[in-house]
Amino acid sequence: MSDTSATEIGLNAVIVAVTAETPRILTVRREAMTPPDASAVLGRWADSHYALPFGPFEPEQHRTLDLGLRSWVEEQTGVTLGYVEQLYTFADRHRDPRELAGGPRIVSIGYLALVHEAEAHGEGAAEWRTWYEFLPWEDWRKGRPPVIDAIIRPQLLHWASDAKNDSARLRREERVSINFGLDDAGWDSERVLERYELLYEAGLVAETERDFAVSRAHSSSAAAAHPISEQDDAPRREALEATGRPLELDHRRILATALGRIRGKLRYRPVVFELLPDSFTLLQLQRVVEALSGVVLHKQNFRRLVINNRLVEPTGAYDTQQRGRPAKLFRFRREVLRERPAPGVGVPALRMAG
Amino acid sequence: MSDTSATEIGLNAVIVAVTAETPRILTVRREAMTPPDASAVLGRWADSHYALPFGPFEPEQHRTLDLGLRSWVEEQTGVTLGYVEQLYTFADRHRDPRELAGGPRIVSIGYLALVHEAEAHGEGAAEWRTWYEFLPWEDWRKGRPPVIDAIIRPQLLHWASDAKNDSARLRREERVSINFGLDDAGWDSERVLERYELLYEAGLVAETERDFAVSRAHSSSAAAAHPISEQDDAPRREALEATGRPLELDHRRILATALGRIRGKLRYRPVVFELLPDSFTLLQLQRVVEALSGVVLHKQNFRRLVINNRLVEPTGAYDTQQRGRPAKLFRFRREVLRERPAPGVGVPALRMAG
DNA sequence: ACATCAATGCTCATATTGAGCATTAAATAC
DNA sequence: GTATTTAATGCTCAATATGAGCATTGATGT
Repeated sequence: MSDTSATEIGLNAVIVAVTAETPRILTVRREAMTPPDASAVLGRWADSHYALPFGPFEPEQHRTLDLGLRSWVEEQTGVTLGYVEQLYTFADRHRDPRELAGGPRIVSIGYLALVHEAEAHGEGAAEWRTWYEFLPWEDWRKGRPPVIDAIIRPQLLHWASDAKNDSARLRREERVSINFGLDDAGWDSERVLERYELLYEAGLVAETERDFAVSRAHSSSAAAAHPISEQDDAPRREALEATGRPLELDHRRILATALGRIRGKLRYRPVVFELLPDSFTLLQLQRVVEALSGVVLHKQNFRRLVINNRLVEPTGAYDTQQRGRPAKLFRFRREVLRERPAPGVGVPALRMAG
Repeated sequence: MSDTSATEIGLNAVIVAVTAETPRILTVRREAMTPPDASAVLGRWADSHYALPFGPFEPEQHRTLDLGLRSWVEEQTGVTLGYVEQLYTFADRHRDPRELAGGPRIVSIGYLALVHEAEAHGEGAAEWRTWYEFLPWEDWRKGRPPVIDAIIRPQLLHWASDAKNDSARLRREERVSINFGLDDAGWDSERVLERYELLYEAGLVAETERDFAVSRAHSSSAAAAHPISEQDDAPRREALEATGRPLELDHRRILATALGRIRGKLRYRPVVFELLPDSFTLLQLQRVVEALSGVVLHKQNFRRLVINNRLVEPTGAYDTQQRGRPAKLFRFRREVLRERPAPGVGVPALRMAG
């Protein structure tokens, strides 16, 4: 192989827990990696410097990427990871402003980790924050999020109409329609990454502004390639406030990848149970699935599904803490893994009629 | 971030085409990376030095990983990639013998690429080879592959019984049962990677022998961690001959990842069409799906599925080349992407009763 | 004309899914 | 204590989707 310039491997973890029907991720606060001249444009988010927990991969010390990740997550946040899954490797140029400033190219590998509700405690600089604070258009549990019709839809259509020619406009319109389900199409809860990337390209999330400002500060050629319309109009500024809290670097993109992945995986692998205590009621189980998938499910049908598929079995005990009739407690039946090819708690595709 | 020792990023591509109902991948021949002392134990495969096309990621020249990949694949093999998808990033210590010999740690990112049948031509050192030559137990189109009952099943059970204590034995038996469907469980066509890794751990593929021999040659501590039983018995040697052709380094693992991924994706995204010409008959379409998923499908039901889901539309023309009644030619209806959340050609879970 | 090979059309039983009604068992309000 | 509220749980019914197979059609080859 030819000699290449220095690259470093960074590991980022999306560490998820669900408490009180709210999916949360572990974040850390970082001293601004965003230069001040870039911060200025961010308005409401100017002083928001949250990031995913991250650390370098140290080849000398760790036999595998997984082990490296577990090791520094435990050191940095005090959380011991159970279920861990690799998400994606990102290496786009300019994902990190320090690279523009002459640093090495950093390749970062994103991971998803699920921890039990009980372990959901912060420590040191780590802080649990609501997942949907970063991706507000993804939570449909209370119906179609208003931000979509009030802000995202009109702004995206405006962006589409702004394309340089007809074919580009059609492509943009198709992407908007596929991902935000604006005509007869349904809402595909798994296309989280595609939606975030669309908003990024259209300049409707704070990261677009920030990265553009960074590029400009270094007067690199990337400034010329700035994809969004130049007009710094009021509606766009309003959009930046409404499309959720940004994260440093490309961490919100990694977060979107993680949400999409976990939603897809729910269907065919019993991963929810990684987030629940050993024994739980069916409603607790349902709430966790709903929290992650972002939609509400029909209670009776949900019970029928998990029981008929023999994903759970009663422990014999009852939960008497809650309001109504005491709920039977269940535990996960690990044996299903052996019995059926692809057990999962199928979240049905949400149709528009709903 | 702390200073870490040198790492290099390598990109590996599983480039797939389907011709004559056979899925094929592009391979290259490499001068032996396996030291001669390791080759000696490989019997039938001693002189087999195939590898996936691979190249370094050059941060100076390429803006993204994708672009880097496309660039050297085109240079090296003359194939221009269309659909490309990142698979997984591997960085286990000792995946590369050159590292043991004092070279840098190499992190490799696996990619899956699908190309049209028509472009399936070799060039230079590149060569198209049948996918199932490397993973023979994965092709169930002619029924349960004999190698499973003749070799894999007994050898895996023997390996399980060899565990150091009862709980380890149970865990091994469970894994065997889940992945090779030995009791009432079905065959989950997507667990390709898990099956390969099981065979690797049990010492039933040539790579286990080779990697062990390599470790031994460097008398590293890894030799002590050799997972398989020491007995170099005739049945094991026979197994090594029967469990398919090895690839250099961990490329067969990457290949297994790719097959599992493509099988999973078939269900919910219309990726098959990337492998077909613009216009095709429904039988051609079915054959490609069968070739990839490794199972045979019910013809009438398959047609009903693709037509009812409006994945295809007739071109108006007919294929008169074949034997029987001329088949209507169809094309992919790109609009489905916009209309329905997760269109795919669902391969039903194969039940054991069959 | 007839046999053969596929393509295509159609039916039927079974399973899965989406929606809702009804009943039961506890806690809380009066 | 009795009524009201909150959930859990049991069941039904219609609409689809899936798995298997029978029947017919339209070419080619003898």
